[in-house]
Amino acid sequence: MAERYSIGQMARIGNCKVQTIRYYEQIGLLPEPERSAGNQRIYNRAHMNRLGFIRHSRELGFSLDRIKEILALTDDPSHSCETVDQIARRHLLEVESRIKRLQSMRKELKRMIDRCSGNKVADCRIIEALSNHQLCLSERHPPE
Amino acid sequence: MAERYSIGQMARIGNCKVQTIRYYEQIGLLPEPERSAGNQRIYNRAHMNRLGFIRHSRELGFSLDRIKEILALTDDPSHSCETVDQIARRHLLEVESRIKRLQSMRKELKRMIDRCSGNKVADCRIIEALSNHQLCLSERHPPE
DNA sequence: TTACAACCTACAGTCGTTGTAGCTTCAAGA
DNA sequence: TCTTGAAGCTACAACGACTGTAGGTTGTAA
Ligand SMILES: [Zn+2]
Ligand SMILES: [Zn+2]
Ligand SMILES: [Zn+2]
Ligand SMILES: [Zn+2]
Repeated sequence: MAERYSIGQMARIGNCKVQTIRYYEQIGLLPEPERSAGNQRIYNRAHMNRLGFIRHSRELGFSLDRIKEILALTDDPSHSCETVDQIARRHLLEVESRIKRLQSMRKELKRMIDRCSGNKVADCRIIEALSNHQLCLSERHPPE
Repeated sequence: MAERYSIGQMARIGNCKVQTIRYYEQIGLLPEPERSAGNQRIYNRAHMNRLGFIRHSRELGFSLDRIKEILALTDDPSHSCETVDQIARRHLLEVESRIKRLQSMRKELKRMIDRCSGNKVADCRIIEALSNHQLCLSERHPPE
């Protein structure tokens, strides 16, 4: 006898909201499950596993599109995993670039905050620093 | 004679799109400028400076709401800068927490990628790791 | 005058959810 | 069996910070 899960149980185990699961179905990331006589979704273990994969990948920062790609690639287990690995490596590079950007932001923010003496707005070093990038250490702040 | 800037010049200097400036006006972040006889926006130095402040603050990661708050506080130069400093310190904490999250993601991603031997999908360590959080080093991946 | 870049408004789309309104269905206790 | 309340259903709007598009108007320089 197959395991059956309600959408609420799926949400609890997948650590997400019920709406999120319905959204995944809507965009074709989760297949449409069977329905009860009263039109309620009934999931099985395969759905459960797929949701687990999606949620864990999201926690590691992959976009839903990338996840969709990876899931499509896993359809043929005998296929080379080269593309999957490429996606993961590209994602790692993106994560590292975001870290660099945030570290540079942190440096500037710390400097601003340290210089402020907590006096009047007119003398605030934070406001001054926000007004004028010349006062920054970094040459410029790269976009995203 | 006052300096006059077209919206295109503002965008070039502010390093953003023309639409972004119209959007800032729409949400009340930039005041409505004067218009030419043909209804085109005409900015002055004050607008220019305000846009510079906004864009630099955005580059340092502040949300538009926080920027709006800070700009409101600078209206009275004799007022204490305590609130501004608090906003900046809170923002620094957020940046640091995002860095931690990304560093943990980087660690797991590196591990996954290193373990993959580049063979078939069935044996791919990346797919395996994405399927099963048990294989992660971190106990769990905290949300945003 | 003509050509073209730059401007105008209004609105839709992005990403990944989350919230709401107004229903219906399910499960457990009385 | 009836009742209650939690959980489910659809459909749609909102979030943040833009970005893109359509279809028209204005400004400017050759
Ligand atoms: Zn200060
Ligand atoms: Zn700067
Ligand atoms: Zn692999
Ligand atoms: Zn994990």
